[in-house]
Amino acid sequence: MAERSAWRHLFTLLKLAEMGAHRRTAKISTEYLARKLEMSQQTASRHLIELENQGWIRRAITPEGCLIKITDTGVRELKRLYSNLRFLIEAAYPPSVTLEGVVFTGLGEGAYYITRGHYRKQFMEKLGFVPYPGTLNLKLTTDYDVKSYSELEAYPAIEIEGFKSENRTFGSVKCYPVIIENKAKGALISALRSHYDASVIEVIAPVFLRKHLNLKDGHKVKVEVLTLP
Amino acid sequence: MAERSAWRHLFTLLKLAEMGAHRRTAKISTEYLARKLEMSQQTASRHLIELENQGWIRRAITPEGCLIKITDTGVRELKRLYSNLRFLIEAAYPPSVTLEGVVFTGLGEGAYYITRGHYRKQFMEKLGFVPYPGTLNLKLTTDYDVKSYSELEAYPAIEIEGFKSENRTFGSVKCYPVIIENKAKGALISALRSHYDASVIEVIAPVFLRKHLNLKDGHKVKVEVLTLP
DNA sequence: ATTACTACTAAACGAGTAC
DNA sequence: TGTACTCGTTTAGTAGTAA
Repeated sequence: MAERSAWRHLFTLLKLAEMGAHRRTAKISTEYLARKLEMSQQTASRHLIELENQGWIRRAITPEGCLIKITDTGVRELKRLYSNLRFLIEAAYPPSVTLEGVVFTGLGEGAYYITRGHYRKQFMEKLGFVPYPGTLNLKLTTDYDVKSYSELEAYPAIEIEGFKSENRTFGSVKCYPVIIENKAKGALISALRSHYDASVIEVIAPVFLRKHLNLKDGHKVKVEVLTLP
Repeated sequence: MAERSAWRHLFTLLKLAEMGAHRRTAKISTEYLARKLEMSQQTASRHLIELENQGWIRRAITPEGCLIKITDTGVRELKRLYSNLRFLIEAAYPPSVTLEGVVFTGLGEGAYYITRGHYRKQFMEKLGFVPYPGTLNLKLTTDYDVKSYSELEAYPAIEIEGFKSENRTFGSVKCYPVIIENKAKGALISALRSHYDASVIEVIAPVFLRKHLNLKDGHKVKVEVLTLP
């Protein structure tokens, strides 16, 4: 989609396809096309010229109209639009949800939990990294973010199984892969403890995020949560 | 799709949907939208206003950006586009093929064939009408039309079964529903005899087409052949 | 009948800027 | 930071018409 007018042309292309020009050479006069697109004959003519220059159609002009065939490139454009739409309409979940929160210092409990052996092993297996021994705490700033976060609950997550030690029980944990500040990969861990505050999220990563991204308390951080296919 | 700019807005709507605004309220600033659409912040702002007036989105403006939700009407627009595209891309056959030919007077054999009882009965059952006892002969005018006609062979058709009388065998016939001159319904009958000329088609209808459409030898006639789903 | 050029009009866009 | 106004510029669209 190089030029701005490309979008307009895509619709003209769509109409041509509706006339069958994507599978066989179709005889379509500029006047006929113009009526179908509710535009003038001159504009239709110009669009065809531009579509041809763009390489989306091939054309032969006869005294009875144009013989038009959409090229493979043109068909590819239509298919791209189609798969975009299919993804949107058929998909049960959005591809990602972006949350924004403010960095704060917690009680350091997160570090204790995520360094337990059974958790660590599963992080490696299921997330592909061993987390830095500490979590980045973020306080969600707006109701919008809190609401987005709560909607995440309904989406499929990576399950980290719980286990029992001599003294106590460690519950199961839900993880979502995330991208922090468009730079670092990591994961959001949910329900580590029983939701003591629905407006707080904890993020783990293979690196020390505070240092890696130069974060200090009070900084705003964007976290893009990737939902699973 | 009332106004001309509706196409452009549909594209903007698609981008909003890609940001998840079709399933939940999404926080999207005009500046962010502008970057994604490769347009200016001002234009993005204007588009959102127009989209709202069009009833395709609902919007709440906050100091941190707009909270945008695509309305049911907006989603319907996207779905309409989607099903148009799906039909084009997934469908094995085009919805219709238009043929153009010149009226001529044949030998009157067609009338004999289509009035045979076994044929007549099946026409009624499978086409929904008893044909006027005569066929309209059309000589296809261009190579393009002949080629289009030959491609029809590959498409699914209504099969009229053959039969045997005391004297001879009547072969099976393929029919395609057609619309003649955008006015009258009928059917194209193919292979009634063994293709003595691939540039001639025969059309039947419940009415006497020559009279009904005031056709005379030499007149050009457009026939829209409907392919089956 | 066609297509498509030129000259003009209407609409969309974006810079600057107010809020 | 945000949104969105005005206004000059650019682009898309049309009428008339030649080929």
